[in-house]
Amino acid sequence: MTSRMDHFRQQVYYWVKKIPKGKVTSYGAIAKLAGFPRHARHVSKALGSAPDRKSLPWQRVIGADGKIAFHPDSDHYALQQTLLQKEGIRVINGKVDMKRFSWESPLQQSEHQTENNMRAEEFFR
DNA sequence: AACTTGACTTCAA
DNA sequence: ATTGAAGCCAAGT
Repeated sequence: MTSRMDHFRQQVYYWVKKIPKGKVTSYGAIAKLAGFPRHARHVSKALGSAPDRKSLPWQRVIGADGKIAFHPDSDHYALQQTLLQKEGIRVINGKVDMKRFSWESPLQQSEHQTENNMRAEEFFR
């Protein structure tokens, strides 16, 4: 009876695969896209237990603050950093400049859209 | 059933 | 810019 979380995991994999090479996003953003807004912590679990790590760009998911979430002295940390750098993402002290490398997900785009609509409405008032 | 554990996030010092 | 506390929630003990 874990079909709920199974679905969650499918959604996570689906969206993580949509992150373009050279861009990153956060655990929280993926959780939201997956339809489970408060499950940021579970995104990491899903990635860690993914059946096909090969086809999953897990390295493009980092903390909302732009930092690699693994412990800095771990092998995972080192691997993620090199994988990111290998696709052109600059990592300074374990941190990525989100201003520059964060993926504009469809969700955020639509948020901008409504924001613009608000502006237009105000303009024509 | 109670308590702990994270590849998290947000907010307030 | 850092740090820490509080909130989060399924899984594992």
